[in-house]
Amino acid sequence: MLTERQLLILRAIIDDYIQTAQPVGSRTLSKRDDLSFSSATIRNDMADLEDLGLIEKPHTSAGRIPSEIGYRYYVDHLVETKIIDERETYHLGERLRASAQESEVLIRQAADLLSDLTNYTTVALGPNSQMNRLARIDLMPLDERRGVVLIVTDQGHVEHRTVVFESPMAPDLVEQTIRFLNDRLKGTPLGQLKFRIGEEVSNLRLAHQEQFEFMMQLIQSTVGVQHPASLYLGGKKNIFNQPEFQTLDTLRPFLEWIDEQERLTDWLESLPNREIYVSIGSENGIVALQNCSVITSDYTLDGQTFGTIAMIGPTRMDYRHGVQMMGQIIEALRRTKLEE
Amino acid sequence: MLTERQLLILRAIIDDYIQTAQPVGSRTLSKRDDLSFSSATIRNDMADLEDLGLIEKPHTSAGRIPSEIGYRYYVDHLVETKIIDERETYHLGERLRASAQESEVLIRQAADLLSDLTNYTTVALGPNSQMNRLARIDLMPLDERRGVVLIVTDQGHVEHRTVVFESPMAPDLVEQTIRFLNDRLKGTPLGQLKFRIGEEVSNLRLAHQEQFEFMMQLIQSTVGVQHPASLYLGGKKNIFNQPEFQTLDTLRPFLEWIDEQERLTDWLESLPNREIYVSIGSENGIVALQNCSVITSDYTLDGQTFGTIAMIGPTRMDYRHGVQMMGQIIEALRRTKLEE
DNA sequence: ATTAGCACTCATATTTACTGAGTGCTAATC
DNA sequence: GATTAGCACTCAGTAAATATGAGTGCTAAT
Repeated sequence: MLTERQLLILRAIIDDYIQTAQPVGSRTLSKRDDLSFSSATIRNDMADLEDLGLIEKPHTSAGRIPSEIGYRYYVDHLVETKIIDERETYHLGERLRASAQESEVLIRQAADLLSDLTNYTTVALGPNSQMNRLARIDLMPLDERRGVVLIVTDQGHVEHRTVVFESPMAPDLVEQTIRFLNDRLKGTPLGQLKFRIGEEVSNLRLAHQEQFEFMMQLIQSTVGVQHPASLYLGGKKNIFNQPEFQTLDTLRPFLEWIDEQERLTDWLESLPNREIYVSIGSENGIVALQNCSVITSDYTLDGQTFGTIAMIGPTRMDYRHGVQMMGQIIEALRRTKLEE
Repeated sequence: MLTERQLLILRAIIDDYIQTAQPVGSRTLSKRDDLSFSSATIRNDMADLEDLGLIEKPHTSAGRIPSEIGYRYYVDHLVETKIIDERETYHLGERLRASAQESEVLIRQAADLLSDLTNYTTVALGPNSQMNRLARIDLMPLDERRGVVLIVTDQGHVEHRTVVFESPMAPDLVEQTIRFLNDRLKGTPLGQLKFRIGEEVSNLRLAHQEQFEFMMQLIQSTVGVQHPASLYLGGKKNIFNQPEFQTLDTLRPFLEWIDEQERLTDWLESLPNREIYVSIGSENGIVALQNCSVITSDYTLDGQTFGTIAMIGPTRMDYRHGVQMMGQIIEALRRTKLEE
């Protein structure tokens, strides 16, 4: 169990290190106003903290830096979560609202905003359209053999794909098909669309059966394409200002990792479903993020569950401020109404 | 005027430097099979080439490196452009065709392919939709006050935007409006759409005039949004393997520049309209590309003018190979038919 | 015109010594 | 018993001192 003073010292070391990125020595600490002990006393406590694995030294004659365990302790015990500053939240809400009623634009803005506030990199995952329900499907002919399949969901999300038919489309057949699809499939979650179309088709015989089936098959293959959820990156540049990323060895893996959209999406989707979750250094299990910490949170927009937002900084990140800003942003998003 | 031998030496220096990224000395050159002169002779010629500004030395006791003027000379006189290897082009065409009939996917693939072939970074600008002509416009209601404006062009390109009305939409008014818009505007280039709608509206009075005008205004503001042409980046990672980008000072400006989508688009659009164009170092007038050269080309797809593709490498890039691959790719694209 | 020879230059690597911020331990002090 | 002063020790980082060697330009011989 930590004594009051040890706690004070641990906190001071981490706060100091977060600011300076330099190992913190006992003499530096003893000069602080809130630590009126001699450097020797502090050294003794530091030795204890090191025995507990909370801090460590890069080499014999250096000061101490927090270990991952130390950060963990700091985050769990010394950072107060979820203090919503009403005025601030309102202010952020205003900045978001100013932008758009289009949810995708809004998410992008939120990601940018969060990275501006913290100077870390942010990643936001938009809603997974697989959960959206079909509002309408349509096939717009471009010329006699090409057309665009349009799928609009209840959330205003649009997917489209160009299709090419073997032979010229018969206008009445197209109309018939589309009406049929709309009648039967309205309200179907996009994820089930492909399956449902197959189901419906087998239930039915029509006049131009052969052409009809071909068309259905085409549409079916089209809607089956898994469109990845939209992904937004904010403040990628910020990484360049972090002292721990001033060498290629550290910078390169990070940049390569963050540019890999697909992997990034998978990662965000695999995160535990919580309000605000902090994952420190090796905890997040990604080699490229060994020296990073991540603050993630699911967010809701206009009341509905929506997606995930993550903030990525060095392990030496300002957890207090980061957690607070993340809280404000998701609160601001929750309160944002999509319609004016 | 350069002597035969000087030409040989210049070529050798550049070829060598392109490979090794190290200054080339006279002794190294004299050991080459194609240069059977003593190092002293070569030194004399090198001095002449330096007087002409074609090569330079980083410092007194180093070998020579090509100057920008040297590269320019090399590109203009020593690189044979446009040698299409039929088999190779066919092969590339196959690799592209395998991917899709969707033009946007195809362009992305072409960018990736080109960067794979050369190990440089590529940027491809898709067609500017402003030139596309309206095939159909539609408004799909989501609920009584929200709807999605859909714009489909003759090229199968789709734009959409969610709009929110002040009051519930009257179905017949919507239908009337949309029919009106389609009748009058089919075939209008997207870029002129906003203006044309305003024009049409002022020509017309309708029953529910007030609501109608409001709706039109909304649609007008929607179609007026300048959607940037689609931009694809290939092989961004490749830069990490270039020896001249192993320090943050050189790497950072490049990465920051290449991540700025909007600026990148403007730049590509501003490039001179040619088949294959090489721009060396400071020639391209962009600070972040001081140490880079760019091979650009407009490309056509399925016969139609389409967009621009660019390949970015260090000034010390393999111009011969780069130009050749660029030629192959745009040729392969030209021959690609969009429909199966 | 070409080449051998040589003095000279200068980036780079290696060695060496020095500095100073930090530690751990011990003995004195509160 | 807890705190602190004192001191020997460690070690990264810097700076100066010293090779090393790849390259040059010039001159005189071929």
